[in-house]
Amino acid sequence: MKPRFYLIDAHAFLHRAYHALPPLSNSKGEPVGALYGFARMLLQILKRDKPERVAVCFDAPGPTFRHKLYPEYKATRKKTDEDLVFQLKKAREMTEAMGFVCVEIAGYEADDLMATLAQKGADDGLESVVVTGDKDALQLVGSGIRVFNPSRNLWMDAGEIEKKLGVGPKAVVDYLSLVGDSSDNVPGVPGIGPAGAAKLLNRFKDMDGILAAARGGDKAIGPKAAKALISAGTDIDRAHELIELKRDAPVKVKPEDCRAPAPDPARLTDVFKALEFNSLLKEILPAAAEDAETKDDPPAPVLAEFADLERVLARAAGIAVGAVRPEDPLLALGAEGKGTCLLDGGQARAHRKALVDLLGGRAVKCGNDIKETLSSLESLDLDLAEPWFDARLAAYCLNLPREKSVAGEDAAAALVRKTARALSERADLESRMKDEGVLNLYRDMELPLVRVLRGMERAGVAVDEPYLRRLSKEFSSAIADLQAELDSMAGAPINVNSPKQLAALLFDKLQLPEVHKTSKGGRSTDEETLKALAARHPIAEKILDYRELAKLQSTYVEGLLQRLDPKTRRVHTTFDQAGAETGRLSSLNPNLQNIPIRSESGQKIRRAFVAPKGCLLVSADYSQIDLRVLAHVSGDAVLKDSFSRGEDVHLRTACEVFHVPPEKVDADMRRKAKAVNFGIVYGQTAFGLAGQLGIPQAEAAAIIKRYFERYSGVARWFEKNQEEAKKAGVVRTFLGRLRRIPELSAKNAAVRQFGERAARNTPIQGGSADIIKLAMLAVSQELERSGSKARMILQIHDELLFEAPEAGAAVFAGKMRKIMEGAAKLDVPLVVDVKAGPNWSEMEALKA
DNA sequence: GATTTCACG
DNA sequence: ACGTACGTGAAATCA
Repeated sequence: MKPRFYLIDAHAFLHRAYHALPPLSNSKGEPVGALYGFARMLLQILKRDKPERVAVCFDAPGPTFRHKLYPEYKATRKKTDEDLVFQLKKAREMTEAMGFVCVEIAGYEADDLMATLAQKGADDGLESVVVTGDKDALQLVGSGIRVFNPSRNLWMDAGEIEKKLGVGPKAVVDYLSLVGDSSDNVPGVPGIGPAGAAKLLNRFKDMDGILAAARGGDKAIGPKAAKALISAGTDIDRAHELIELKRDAPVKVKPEDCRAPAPDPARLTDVFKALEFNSLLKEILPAAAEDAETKDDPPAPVLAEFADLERVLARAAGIAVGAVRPEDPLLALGAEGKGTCLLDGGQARAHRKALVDLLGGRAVKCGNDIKETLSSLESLDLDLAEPWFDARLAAYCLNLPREKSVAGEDAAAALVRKTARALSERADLESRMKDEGVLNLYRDMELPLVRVLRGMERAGVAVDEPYLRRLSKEFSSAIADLQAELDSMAGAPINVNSPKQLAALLFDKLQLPEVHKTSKGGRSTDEETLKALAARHPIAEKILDYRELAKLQSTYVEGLLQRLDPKTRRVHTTFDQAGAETGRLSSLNPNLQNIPIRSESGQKIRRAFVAPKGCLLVSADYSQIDLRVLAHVSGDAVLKDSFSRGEDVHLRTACEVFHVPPEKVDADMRRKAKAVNFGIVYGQTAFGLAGQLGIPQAEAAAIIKRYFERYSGVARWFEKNQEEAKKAGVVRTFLGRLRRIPELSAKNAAVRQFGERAARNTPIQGGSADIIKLAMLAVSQELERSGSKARMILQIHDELLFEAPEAGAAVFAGKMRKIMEGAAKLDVPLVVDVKAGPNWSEMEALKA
């Protein structure tokens, strides 16, 4: 194997890190997030790929030969943020301190330096690897030079380039010259896009061939394109020169000098300590970081004996408390500066009296996941009295990324570390919440909800076990029958659960057409594909039948039986209150927020969720909550009018977009209008709506256009929201919940557009999540106040499920409806529908 | 551990 | 020209 020579574009990655990460700063207030991300990326490449040689290339400040050639070069770039400029200036010093060979030459861009070194490396018999996400670099791919795109984890070989651009590496410069590069402000030939450029290059090989053909009036080039090509003349030459990377920059460094980095310990320590990258320093130089201390990186927790800590804890205003593993509990207790002690179940029982006092006392109990702590303490028959501070929940309200668990760390060590940290982080997190305006959200909504959610988890849901076991047999035998039919249709045993085997069967053996690719480029066999193939081969339908039952059987029937609590004979989910980006809850182990409902077999699963003897299940769900939130935040007159009149919103939308009176709206029009109403909330495009409805894109575009004409308040809100979101990098719900969307300033258009859709959707989805959380708090208070025997047992985003004594169920449902409808004051009414029944499938509506 | 598929709002 | 509807969690397969 040839030694590998990695070439890294420093500024490109600093830019990427800057936009991808939240704006981290150290205790001096200096922005350091991009430097941190870049340093991490360098270390990751070293660790994962272990290249034999590495050079890091920098853009020199000031104009390059490209600016001389074309004064408009990169003229459309926005001015770089001050915070990033600060970090770009420090990057070289940091990179050198890490021991990397750095290259920078006035008048040249890093791209040219990489091209030059890559060529030299290849000439010297090395395998050059250009690490970049830039399209320009693809021109370098050839013998001895490869391009690796780390953000997509993709090796850009000739095949990948062909797939992406439609031409091979040799034609990349010509291709880009034709298409242009809007980010560098290099114009292409007007009227020629990616597809056109690829077609021309494949037909005529290179630019000379294309131009000759254009001048010669070749029939393969349309008259318009020919004219554009001829009149572009010198512009094409200039674009070519701008795009072609120099392989002869005056680089003095030789590839053989670029040994893999060897940091100078003293220098690295100085630089990293100044930046306050203590955890990184520790990774590179474990010895050097010994005495380093920062707020983000506290020293390893000190373990103490409970007996030695007891008196300190009893007097402290704030103590650290954490507990995990309810089935075999571990408890951590700590005080600021005095260390943390760890007790197992036996020790906790031995100190029970002291613990009851401590945990029931007035000190602020600081932890990292109070709900989990409550759950584990319950198994010791202990409670944790308010007031609390929950660092995980605080970070969630601030929408800060939290570190993932440390690999290889055991449960006790993790518990001690996280619990101790929660206490030390409290002041900082509280002051940040105040600064960011989310303290009320945290204190008045999320924190009180912790106990409510824990109550629901503990209550669980009753499941009809004998029924589920019968269902399991029924599904098993149906699946076996389907498997036999599939084997015979396929002519050989086939594992339908294997997408690989299935693709081989459908597309190779049966020669059916591929419908679309999977996200990673494979041949998809998903439901959409199979539905499309159903017209051509009967096996597609059978596979769909098999898939439906197999999914229900493995995920639900078997999944639920497996998680039935042997003591309570109920299933107890765990709600994740600090996971979903929009402010929703999620449900896990098992997930009870995705129990089937849509298909007939799905209803059979739902039927297994039952009310215990003497009770009924009561379900209360918000009607059209997302669209009501949209009406509220946008202030759109038509949408508000529609809800105020209590209309059928999909029908109203059909009237508006198809411009007909209600009596003329047929089922198909309403179906389309309904899809539009859903799509609007998600930022759907004409392409997406067309795909959803199976109509031409032009028709979808016309419908969307009409929608925004009729609901002009919605259109205006989308625009205003988007503009403000871009400026701030953040969106909020009307109750102040915050989501950072760094993608909004991404350079990559696809990433940026994803950010734009998230920015549109989050205030709506998150606003609905806020409303139902308020409702849950109000409901819980009312249940306590009235001493009701009913219990709230599940939340499914817009629905609350209760278990209520059969006798008063209808009255109870009416009360819940009222509380939920009054949970928030919107500019439109909130409407709640209630139902009741013996199980979650057979529910009957209760009238108001 | 990543990928694919599919259940829900 | 980008790529093309938001937000979740779980199971099976395969590397």
